[in-house]
Amino acid sequence: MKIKDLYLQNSLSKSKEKFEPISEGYIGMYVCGPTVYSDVHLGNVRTFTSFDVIYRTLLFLGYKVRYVRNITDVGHLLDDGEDRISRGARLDQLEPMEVVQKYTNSFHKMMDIFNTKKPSIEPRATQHILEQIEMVQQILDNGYGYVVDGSVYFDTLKFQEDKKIYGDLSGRKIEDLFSETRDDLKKQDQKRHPSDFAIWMKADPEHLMKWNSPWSEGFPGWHLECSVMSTKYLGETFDIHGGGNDLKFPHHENEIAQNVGACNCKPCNYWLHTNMLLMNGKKMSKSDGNTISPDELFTGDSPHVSKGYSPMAVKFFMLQSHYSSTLDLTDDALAASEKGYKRLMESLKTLEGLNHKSSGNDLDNEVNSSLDEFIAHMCDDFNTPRAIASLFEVVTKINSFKEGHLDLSQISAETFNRLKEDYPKYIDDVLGLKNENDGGNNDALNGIMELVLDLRQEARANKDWGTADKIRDGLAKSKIVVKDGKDGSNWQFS
RNA sequence: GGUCGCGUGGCCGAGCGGUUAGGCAGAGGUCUGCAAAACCUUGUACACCAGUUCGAAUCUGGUCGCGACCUCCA
Repeated sequence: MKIKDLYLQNSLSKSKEKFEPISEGYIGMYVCGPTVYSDVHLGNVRTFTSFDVIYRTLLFLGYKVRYVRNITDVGHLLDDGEDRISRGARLDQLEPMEVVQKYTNSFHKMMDIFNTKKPSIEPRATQHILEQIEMVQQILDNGYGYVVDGSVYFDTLKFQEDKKIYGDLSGRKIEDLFSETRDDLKKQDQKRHPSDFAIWMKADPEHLMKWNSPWSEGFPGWHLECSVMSTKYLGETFDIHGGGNDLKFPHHENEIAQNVGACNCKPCNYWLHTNMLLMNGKKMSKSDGNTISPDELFTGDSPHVSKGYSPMAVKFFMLQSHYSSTLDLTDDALAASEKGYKRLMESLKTLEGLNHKSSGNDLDNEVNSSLDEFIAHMCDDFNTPRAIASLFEVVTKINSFKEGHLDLSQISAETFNRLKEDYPKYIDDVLGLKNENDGGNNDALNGIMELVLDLRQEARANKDWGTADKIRDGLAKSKIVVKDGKDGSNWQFS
């Protein structure tokens, strides 16, 4: 299809801009992935789900997209200076790489559960140590780094003096960045300025993960991997860089400094930041315990929810807010979204059963404009809540056709075919929502249900209400809801 | 403390200068053996106070409240 105009809210310029790819028809997108030292939590899921919908939208629009999302498996330090992965390894008595593998696997599994597409490339920091060493050298060669006792620091003052861009993304002024914390374990005292940051760190003897470098046996700074891997796989300047907005500072700010410091060019044209998932009005965060794991949410095994919510219901809940807004997770909101999600999915099944009759076109405009608006809203900075609102206009139409409140002869064959073809695509391909309440893939169950509903229909025809209700109530106990319509009955899981 | 953002009807959540967001819940109705589902109708909403404007939830200033970042976090 023809690529439509796309507008993005660029965090760097803080304004909505028309998207212009570097190469016509192609997009390079880099998203900061997880640090795999424990199970993913819902906040991660929201971010990666948001970027999944962005990725899907770009693909739908016809772009060839190279989507790179890294796995951070080294260099991400805790307050006390211990590497997150090493800490995980020590606690679980595993090799660091076992920790990495274990949580990478569970991360992938969760991403599958949320029906997200896999990135084109998923590079790991430890697989790019050589490239990181090279970039440290480039930064040194360009005069933006200095070595202290085997560690290499980025010289933010010098960088700012030359380039005058440090702080542009995060809105920070370098002179305000005086860190009052002691932080001696992070070797603050070696820095010339508090805003300087390590790009290579000399490892303590007991450190588990370390590599040889021209400066010391050590490991790369956390921010470096993204600069290096985005450059390697997408080029020195690519189209879109994304991540959670808690990464804006210092991570993304430093990434920009490193890229510019190394190659004198900006890493990307558009920065996209997703907002935080809240619970009880506070940021959901692993480190302060205000959190619910995806599994707890699915099973309902948490004081924060009254019952379990399915992955797709949770995903739908997330998509009902804009990626750049905070989203407050509450039991009531989840319950409301769950119903809306089911109604949307049911419309898909209903549409399948619809057959076009003779042609009129009274309703063509309404149907087509709802479908058009879906895409228009997605192209307006991926406005999923508005796009979904357009979808619900279509839901009402579909249900009305089925119930006979509207007549299918009021739309042309052309519009009807578009509806049949595009509407499911918008839900499946673009939003990545799948129907998990559908017994449709289970032939045996479908056969049984057909028989059961048939028997009930006979009972009803004989006005044998006792039998009819017995069947209905019995099925209800198995979480199957029977719905009587004009043209017979159908069913769905409750 | 510094920087940024937010405050929308019962709940969630879009919109951001004039026109119905949407979902859920509630009320009334249609349909139905009953129920459910579905459809139709239905909501004094935009923290507060000033100001700009023919017109403000939407712009400006102030007040109050909340949150995020500044330190590991998507």
